[in-house]
Amino acid sequence: MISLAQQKNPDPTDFPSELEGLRMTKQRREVLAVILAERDHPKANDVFTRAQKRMPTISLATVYNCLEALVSHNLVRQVNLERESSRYCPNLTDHCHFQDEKSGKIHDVVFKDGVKLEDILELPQGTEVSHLEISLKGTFGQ
Amino acid sequence: MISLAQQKNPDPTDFPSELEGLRMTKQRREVLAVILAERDHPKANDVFTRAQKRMPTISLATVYNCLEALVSHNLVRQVNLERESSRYCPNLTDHCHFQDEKSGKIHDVVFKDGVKLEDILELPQGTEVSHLEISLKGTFGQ
DNA sequence: ACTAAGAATTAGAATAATTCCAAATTTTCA
DNA sequence: TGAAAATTTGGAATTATTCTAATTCTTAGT
Ligand SMILES: [Mn+2]
Ligand SMILES: [Mn+2]
Ligand SMILES: [Zn+2]
Ligand SMILES: [Zn+2]
Repeated sequence: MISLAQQKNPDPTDFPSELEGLRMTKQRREVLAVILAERDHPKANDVFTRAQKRMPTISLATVYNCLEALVSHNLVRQVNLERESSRYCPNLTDHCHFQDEKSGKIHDVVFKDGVKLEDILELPQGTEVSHLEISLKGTFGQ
Repeated sequence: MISLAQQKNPDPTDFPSELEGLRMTKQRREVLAVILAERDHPKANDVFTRAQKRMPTISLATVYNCLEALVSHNLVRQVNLERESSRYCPNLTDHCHFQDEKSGKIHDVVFKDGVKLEDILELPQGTEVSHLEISLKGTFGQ
């Protein structure tokens, strides 16, 4: 039995060669592995730096390409807060983002059970929501 | 009695020389007037173009300076959607933004009566929210 | 296996929104 | 009235991201 701590950094070779209809190239596999390895919200350049550790030849352009592919295939979430550069999130469950003003760090925040968008917003009938983003800023508890 | 339609474009000289502790210079007055003149969500460059009509000597740098001053004094709201350039909103009431995917246009959306943030999000106790942004994308009703 | 076609990667250049800078102008108020 | 402070201005700088065109890799059909 392997503890959670030990399997923090999954072996990229574990991913199948195709995921959600996306061809899993070496680089995409590595970028995805980098993002899944930690529960944080790195910027493209952070992903680049981390990916270079195991794959020194990868380029920043490729990291951007891979991120865009992974995001559009819903394997990674892209997170935009204010005017800052994009961040990437491994958490695919329904959640939103809280930025702690002290540390700049981003925390995942979940919705209370059973809350639905239609319950809180005055949307004209016929409206179809394809994308929703909620972000908060302030001082995070504890 | 003046109809709403007639007073759509307020005379900038109507604003007092100081507002919310912000010195109302000619340029700030003009930028604010431009934003209040229409209920849309123009980008900085749109504001610049409109301001130039009545004030041909104003510079883009000044428009950015004025916008930043007006936003930080809560006379105008800054709206950021995804990776697009910032937009500016004259509506100071509590609302969020819906971008219609067809037209790219942004619609104000209000919350249903009595909805409070604590009701919908699982925030650790002690959390202080200083800023909240909700944005949606999709096809807008009708 | 061989090969052509398509897809992905790469380095470096280009883009564009925004910020910075330093000089000129305007405003404040002692 | 005359500093001192604040604002405006044009232009340069910044920087995250996208684009380009050449190269490499992968796939599928033979
Ligand atoms: Mn924190
Ligand atoms: Mn619409
Ligand atoms: Zn997240
Ligand atoms: Zn608005």
